[in-house]
Amino acid sequence: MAVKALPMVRQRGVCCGLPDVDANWASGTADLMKALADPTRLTMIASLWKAKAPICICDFTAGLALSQPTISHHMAKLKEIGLVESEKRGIWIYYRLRANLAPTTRRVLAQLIS
Amino acid sequence: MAVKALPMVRQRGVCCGLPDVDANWASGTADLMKALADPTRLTMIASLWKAKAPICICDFTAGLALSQPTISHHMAKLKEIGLVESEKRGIWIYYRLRANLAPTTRRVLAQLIS
DNA sequence: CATACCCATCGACGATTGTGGATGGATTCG
DNA sequence: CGAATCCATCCACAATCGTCGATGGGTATG
Repeated sequence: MAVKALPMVRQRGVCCGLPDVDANWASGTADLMKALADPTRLTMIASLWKAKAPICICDFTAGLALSQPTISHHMAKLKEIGLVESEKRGIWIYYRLRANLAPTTRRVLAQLIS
Repeated sequence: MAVKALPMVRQRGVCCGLPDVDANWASGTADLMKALADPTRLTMIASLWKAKAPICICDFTAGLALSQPTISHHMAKLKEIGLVESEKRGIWIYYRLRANLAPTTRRVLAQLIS
């Protein structure tokens, strides 16, 4: 992790180039970060990760101090991004982490949660 | 990664408990995710990561299609979270990834960027 | 059928965010 | 000193976000 030295001399008004960073990567990764940029959604993801079992909305509504529409709204966002998937079972709708998450996404979650 | 089965029977009006998720962890991690939840800031972080060298604001202003106040504003946010640090060198202010990032943060960035 | 429960959606509200113009301090060059 | 460059800060504005009450569809129970 050696860091290069600062340039010794530099001309005013002349700027250097930046390393290539793919715009699509930035956009897509930002979308993933946005999905995780909320304590409630992070708690949901961590719960699903740790439980290793599907959890229904009513359990989140009971466990988190938020209204049912808010819980539903957050979960919809996680589903829209593709982090979770749902299965209806009678009256209840169970959510779980998506089975085939992108490997990068899975590793990021592993780093964040454990 | 075996997933537990769904509960066979379930009483209406009775909800189950959730795995323990630390509220401080959720809050802090959400702050980190918020800092990364923007394509411009992600591009900055990736540039600093790949360059392995300090980069000054003027280079970002020249490379990214945004105004100088906006660039400065994004960088201030990254600095406030503790992802980057700065060093003044004459007229220029160089930014680099913070030397002692939290190991978890460093691993998350490694997963995201490479 | 009537009731109770689970859940998604809609509409509205205040709060936060991304963006850029204007300004001013700091520093260097001529 | 005067001009030019680099940068942070302030202010304003549109857009997005988190939250909740109200509503309605779907499903099981009595």
